[in-house]
Amino acid sequence: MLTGTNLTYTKAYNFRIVFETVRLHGPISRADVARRTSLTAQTVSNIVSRLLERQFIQEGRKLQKKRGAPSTTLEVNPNGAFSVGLDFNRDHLTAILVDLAGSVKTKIFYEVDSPSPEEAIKLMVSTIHQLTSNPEVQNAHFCGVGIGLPGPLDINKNNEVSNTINPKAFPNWNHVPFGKMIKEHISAPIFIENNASAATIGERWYGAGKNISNFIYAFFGAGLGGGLVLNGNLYEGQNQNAGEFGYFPYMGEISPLSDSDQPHVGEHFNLTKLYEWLREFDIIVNRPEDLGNLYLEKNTIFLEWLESAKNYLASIFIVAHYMIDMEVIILGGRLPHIIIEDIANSLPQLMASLRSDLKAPFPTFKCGTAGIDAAALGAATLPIFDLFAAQAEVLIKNNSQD
Amino acid sequence: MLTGTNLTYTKAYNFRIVFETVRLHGPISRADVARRTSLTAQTVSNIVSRLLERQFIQEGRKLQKKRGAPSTTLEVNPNGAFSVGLDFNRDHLTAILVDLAGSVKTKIFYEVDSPSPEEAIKLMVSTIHQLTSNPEVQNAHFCGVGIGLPGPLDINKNNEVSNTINPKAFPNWNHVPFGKMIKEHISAPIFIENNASAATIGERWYGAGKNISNFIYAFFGAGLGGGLVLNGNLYEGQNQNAGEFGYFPYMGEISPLSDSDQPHVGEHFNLTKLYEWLREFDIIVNRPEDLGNLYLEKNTIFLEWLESAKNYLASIFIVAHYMIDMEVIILGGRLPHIIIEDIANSLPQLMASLRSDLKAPFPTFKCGTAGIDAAALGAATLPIFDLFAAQAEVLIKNNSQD
DNA sequence: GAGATTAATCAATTCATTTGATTAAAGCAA
DNA sequence: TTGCTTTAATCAAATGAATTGATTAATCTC
Repeated sequence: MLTGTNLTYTKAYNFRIVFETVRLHGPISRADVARRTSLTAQTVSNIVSRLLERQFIQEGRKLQKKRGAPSTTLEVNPNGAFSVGLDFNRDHLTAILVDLAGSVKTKIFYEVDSPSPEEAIKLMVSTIHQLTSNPEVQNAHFCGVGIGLPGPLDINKNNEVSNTINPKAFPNWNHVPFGKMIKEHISAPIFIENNASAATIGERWYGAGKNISNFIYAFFGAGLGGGLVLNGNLYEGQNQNAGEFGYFPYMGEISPLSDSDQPHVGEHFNLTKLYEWLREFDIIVNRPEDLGNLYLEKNTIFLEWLESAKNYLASIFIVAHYMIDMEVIILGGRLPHIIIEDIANSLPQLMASLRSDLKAPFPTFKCGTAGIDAAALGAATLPIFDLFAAQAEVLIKNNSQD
Repeated sequence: MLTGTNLTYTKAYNFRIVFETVRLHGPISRADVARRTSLTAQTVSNIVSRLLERQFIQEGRKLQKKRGAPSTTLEVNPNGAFSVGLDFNRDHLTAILVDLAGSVKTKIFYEVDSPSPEEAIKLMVSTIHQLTSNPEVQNAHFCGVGIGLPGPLDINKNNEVSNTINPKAFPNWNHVPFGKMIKEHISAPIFIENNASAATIGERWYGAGKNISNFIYAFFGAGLGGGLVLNGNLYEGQNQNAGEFGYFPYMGEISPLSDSDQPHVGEHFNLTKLYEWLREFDIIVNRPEDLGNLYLEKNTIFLEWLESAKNYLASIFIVAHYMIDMEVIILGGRLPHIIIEDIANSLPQLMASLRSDLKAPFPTFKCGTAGIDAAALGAATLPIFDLFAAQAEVLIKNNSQD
């Protein structure tokens, strides 16, 4: 824990700082990078040549300001590195290949039905090979594979996966050495995360949270999950349980969708339960897209659900505000964009009506940019984040390895 | 924000790491410090001589292990540095002098009655001079003065203080350039903080949170405040509003003490309101100590309040658990120790009864070690923390100054 | 066209940590 | 008692990152 640092760590950190400055502010000149980072021009020049050599960045056209020599601009080289992200759930596997700029190059979608760990891994491995067989990928740096798993599956520090909540949806998922099983087939680095946490990192790195160091992300997946970014880093808590808004108790009326002994707001956002509830009113829906149609048709039953959902979210975010005091709330996940947009637009007023005598201004709302593939894109970001993010930990010696 | 680092920062950071290792694990030998920090023996040796020279640590007696040369132990030199902490409120000013080991050397207590900023500053300045006139202090390093202010007063980034909540208790406290006014009289570094945040840092550095990197601190002051320690550092949020559990809405019945338009749980912990409420039952109390007596007498009215208080806290901490997933909850502040102890003992069961199907284990409870002077001791810790804490920020260039 | 301004790199210096060697103190074993 | 081993701590030199200072080049201004 209390470990020192040295020159080598300094070098690694500055390398990341320069890359991230180019990424966020490019096209940008070496001189401007130096000004932004408070590093000297010489240091930046050296790091930039290393970045160019490894093809993570590239030179753009010359740029002229007012006087003096024109500067050569620098920008991320999208083809300099690639990464694969998998979003796995009981009903689907989404797999994508992204480049260093965060663009989705290839996407593969499979419908599945509560597969066993062995079946899931078989499908994942073949999909990964399929995505990376491209010669363009073979010639560039491959960062690794990120895998996002749904909330009911719990991931421990050894990448063992257990089914803690929903035995019906995930039979035979108990104490599965998932990380080890994948690594037997894939040599690249593997990162396994809760899908909400993965999506959070995705938004932090490529999405709506690109420039924001304190935000919370609400993820509409199978239920309601979330993630916290504090001081620029994902904060997962002692047991990877931070940001699990779905387990909050009701702060008002209990949802008609609730059926558990210990009611919690996440139930209201459980898509399976929502489909069942709508069926009671003879509304047949099976996919998130269908909800978008109900919304456009102004279906009163669905709008009733939406209204309650907003109220629950307002309570959650008021509590989160007094707990975390974040700058921004980002909404994303598998709900159709129009619905997320409606929620984002309605919540500021709703929250203000509940709390007007504020000590501090409420956070602003943003919609996630990754859309329905937020989890897959987030998963793909995990290896990239590990390699390039300028986290303070990079600066500090790692006791466990030394 | 995105700034680089260099050798100088490395040096400063390792200096702090070595000091903190000695502080937390002393008496400890140079060789053990080297092992713990993953620094080389030579580096530790150099830093230790600098620490000895500045008298922040001292050598203890020789210690022999199994074989080899005996090692000289190192420990913090309590008289190596001093700090002053002030806990100011509408009804009192507590001022203490602490040494580098966190021991209270002198304590001064004044009763006051909603003083104006000018009156408050006059009293503070004379008290600071009184505490530091000691020759022992004059010859040692003086870290500075920390000032803890109560929740209703808001402190902005320029150390300007405003009364945002309670105009009756703090008349004329609006847009007061408090930091500037103090600095006109005191040349040492001044740190101004919310009293709950100050107490949190105190527990983190000297108290129950000494070895804990993720905890929340609930502070029973005039109302209910709190602070978050995440990854070893105080997390204050975008507008210094993080950890304000008192503003949470009720997650159940509203407190009989509530009288505001927008009910929030903090009302139940407002001591002034509690005294008034007890008066309705012909129970006359004026000071926190009196509540301790009611508790010992098993006064049913008071116990009723306490029972509700525990229920509110249970809800708050369940939410906090799913939000932050902290290791420990520390309880402290102006309530008598027996009452805080009772709360700490009751809450685990109470929380378990509300939520049994957990994804992750609930945090454990600890009582703060600072007792009734938690805020003052915490305030005194602020200058010490600034000088010695091994925060990652030390490693990174400060754009604003360069 | 001379001077000013800015970008970028080359060359040499700085400085905190590391590596390697040395000294000293104590226990262990014969 | 003596020599060997282990450990602590420091001295001396090397390493390697950023920094400082000098140089070259490109463009604008007047």
